[in-house]
Parts: sequence; structure tokens; C-alpha cells
Amino acid sequence: MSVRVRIAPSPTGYVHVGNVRAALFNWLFARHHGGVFILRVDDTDLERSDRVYEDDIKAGFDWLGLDWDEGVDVGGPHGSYRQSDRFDHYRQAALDLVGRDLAYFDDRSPEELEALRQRATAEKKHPNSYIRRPERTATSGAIRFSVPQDAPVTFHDLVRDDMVFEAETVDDFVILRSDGAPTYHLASTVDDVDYRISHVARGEDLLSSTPKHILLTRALGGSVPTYAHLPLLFGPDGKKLSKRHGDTSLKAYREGGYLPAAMLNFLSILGWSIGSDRTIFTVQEAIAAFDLENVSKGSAIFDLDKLAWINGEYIRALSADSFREMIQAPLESEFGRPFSDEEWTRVTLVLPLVQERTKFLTEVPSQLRFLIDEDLTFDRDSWEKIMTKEGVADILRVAQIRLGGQGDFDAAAVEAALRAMLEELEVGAKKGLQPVRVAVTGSAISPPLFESVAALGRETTLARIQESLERL
RNA sequence: GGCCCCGUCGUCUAGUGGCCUAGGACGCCGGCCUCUCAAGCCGGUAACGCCAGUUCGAAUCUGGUCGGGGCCGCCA
Repeated sequence: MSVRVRIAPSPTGYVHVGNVRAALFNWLFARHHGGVFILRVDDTDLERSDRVYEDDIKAGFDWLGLDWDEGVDVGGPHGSYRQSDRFDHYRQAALDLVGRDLAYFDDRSPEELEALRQRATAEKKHPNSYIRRPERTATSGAIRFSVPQDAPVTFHDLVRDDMVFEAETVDDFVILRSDGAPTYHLASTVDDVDYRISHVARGEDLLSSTPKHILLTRALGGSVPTYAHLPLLFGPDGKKLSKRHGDTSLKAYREGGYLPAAMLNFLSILGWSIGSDRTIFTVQEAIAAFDLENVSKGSAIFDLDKLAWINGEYIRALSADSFREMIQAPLESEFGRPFSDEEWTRVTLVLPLVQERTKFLTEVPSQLRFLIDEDLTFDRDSWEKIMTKEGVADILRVAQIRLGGQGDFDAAAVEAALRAMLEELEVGAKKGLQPVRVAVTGSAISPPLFESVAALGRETTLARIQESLERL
């Protein structure tokens, strides 16, 4: 059987990581089996859907490299399409079901329905069974699917194994709203049938809707896809990840200095494992090893610490050139102007050292600030902790003299000069170098000192030491 | 309330009756290295929710129990 899967996000908010992980699993599954991956925009809720969010979904998938298949026969271009373009089709499908007596018009009011519900509860009947075809026949209103009561709905879920739902626990659900718009159940099922979707891998929150989709699929004459209900993702607070939280949107990570490959790797290990002793692996390796049967049942917590670590791993694995390239735009936008060649030369000198200690691309500008800004801003805590100690003035004065000589000013020369200073004052490296660091970089925490000083250049370095001496 | 799902270190997980005095990773703690911070290296902390049962033997099977979660919309 050829594998055809789809991811069907609703463009009602910035795409959140839970959906992205579902997309990733579908994508890995499709790629593993040489199948087709379709992007369907579930915009049946016209009120809340917005093109901005649709663009965000696509930008996010692009960023991660989750390419949907182009040229697939799903109407729209590039293997993606919008349900709002097919409303007439859904409506017709609903009408056909009514014609075949598999669905019916329902013009009962919410109050009427609520009364029925209360009665069902009082009579200890299944609370879901209150919505059934009424005696009277309506010719307008919403269209409900008439759930057959003859047999339970059973299916084998790739993640949950065998599932059984008694028919009486499934209510007659609305498939077409009274305004003519299809509901999610209808549109989704019609599409899955029309586009011959073979596997539906989605969040566990849809598990209890699955009987509805199976029943509808049969009524529509389609073949029932294989389902796989993925465990849900939870936030660090243990609550379900929600679009309401900004930091659960992919967008936040796209803009927060994360590498797409790191994000992909991280999402992959949430509910799935490539092996007992591997955490870092490539997408190719994931594709080769992935299968839906191996997805775990338990829900997972989105662990930002682990993501940060993985991101650092990926950043460190970058070549110096890629890192430089990656950092250029954010750097220049942070400082509001392109760098001169001379500035790039200076930055490049310490960049590999910065790369080693970077977890997020966004933290790079602050590490390089001392090389770019004319005026140094001193970190207050660093100053108080280091510069108010005994002997700092001597250290700075001697450093000034030692660094002020003629000749080379590369890292080795700087180190020699500063070590000579330490020897002259008989002070240890730990104690003696920190004042110089603060004077030159403005902070007690910086890239390695000798390289930093060399990158800054003799003139600026001396000026900064002088400035600190005057501030003491 | 009804229906359904889940339950191994704080977190992500390996584990499918004996290889488990439960392995790896993140985090955390300690040490080494060291010009700060990282990185790296070494070591440590820490889990099979609980109770029965099946079995020579259970994290693995069964029942119960407790706990967590999802869904019960003319949202998706």
C-alpha cells in the first residue's frame, strides 16, 4: 500500500510546537516509506482563520525543512490546499448523505437539545446518546450524521493498539452547519477519502472523534485509513501546550536563536527514540529509523533545558564559516548597521571562541558588543566585584605599560605582555587578569582575554584601560 | 457525570518474562582542566505509583487501586 499522509493545521494562531511535532512524525513516516506528505489548511472555521497564520505555518515548515510534496493531485499548487476552496464539495457530500438517509436535517434549538441531554442524564442513559434523529422531519437547519447503532466501532491504532467504541456512546454529530459551512469532521473526512489518505497520525485529543470519522468514511464509501494517535505535548508547567503561550509557538523558536536542525532533533525525541544510547542524530537517520509503531504512548513534557543543550550541540558542530554566515544578519540588525571590513576582521578573530560558548544565536551580539560599540558600558556587578579590590590600579597601570610597547599585537603577544605583568606584580593569573578583562570588555565574563584584547587592537585597549583607571 | 487514553530517575527515554543489584541523555551536585564564562573529561544523585495474582522467575502478563490526561460545541 502506498503511504499518503497529511498534516492539517488550522490557521487560527501561530503554529504551535505540538502541531509541528505531529507534522514531523507524519513527514518522517512519509519519507521513510517513500510516500506522499500533503499540507492541508483546515480553515473551515472562517471566523478565526487568517492568512497570516497560514503563512506562519508554511514559513515554519520551510524553516524546518518539512517539505510537502509538490504536484500531488490535491487541487492546490505545491501539494497544499485550503479547505475553504472546497466548501461546495463538502456541502454536496452532506446533501448526498441526507439523500441516502444517512444524515438528516436538524432544526432543534440549543435549548431543546439541552433539555434532551438533561433527561438522558436523569434516566442514566449515555449522555452522548441524547442527540439522535428526532421523530419530526426537518428540511432546514444543520445536518447531522445518523450514527448507526448496529455495531461498535473498532479499529487498530498504531500507537494505542486495539480500540473499541460502543455505538451508543457516539452522538449524531453535526457535519454541516446551518449556515452551510462544513464542520471539521466532514471536511476532514471527505478530504481524507478524496485524496486517499492511507494513515492519519494526529494528536491524541482526536482519539475520541475517531469513531465518527470512521463511520463517516464508510458512509462516504471510502476506505478507512490506519490511525495513529500521538501522545500530547505538555508545557514545563505540566499543562497542555496551548497556543495562548507565546513560547509554545514555533515562531518564538524561529526567532529565538534556535537552529532548525536542533529543533527537529528535539521534537523527534519527544515520544520517540532512535535507540537506547543516542540523542543527537540527523534527519536522514531519523527517516531511516522512524515508524509510527515505535511512538510511545505517554505524553511528554517540552523540556527547554534539553532543547537548549541540543541547540548548543548543533551550534558547536557548525563550521566557523557557517556560524559566521548565520550570525551576520542578526548581528548587523542588532547594531543597526552593516559592519565595516575592519570590524568583521576583528569579530572573526574571536568568533570561533564565541561559537564554543553559544547556546542561542541571539546571545551572540552581547558577547561581541565590546568589539563594536565605541563606548564601553560596564556591567555594574562586574565592576563592583572586581574593580573595587586592592591593587587593581597597579594591575591596570602595569598592563597599560606592557601592552603599550611596539611590535605585534596578536593573541600570543598580548599573552606574553600580560603574563609579564603578572610576574612583575607577583599576582596570579586568576586575580590579575580579571581587572584587565573588566576594563577592556566591560564585564567579568567575556570570550578569552588574550584573543579579545588582540581583536580589539592596541589603541582601543589602551584607551579603555586608561578610562578604567580614571574611573577607579 | 459519561466515554477514552496514559503511568520507568525532576525531565526525555531504553527496556516486549531471566542479559535489570534497571541502561543512556538533559538537569542537578562534586572534581579535573583553566585568564572569566563556556566546552571537554571524570565521578555522583535519582525511577519501574501502589496492592494482589500468574510464574521457578515480572519493569515486562492479568485484575484491582491510586494518580495524571483527553474528549463530550453548528471549534479544530
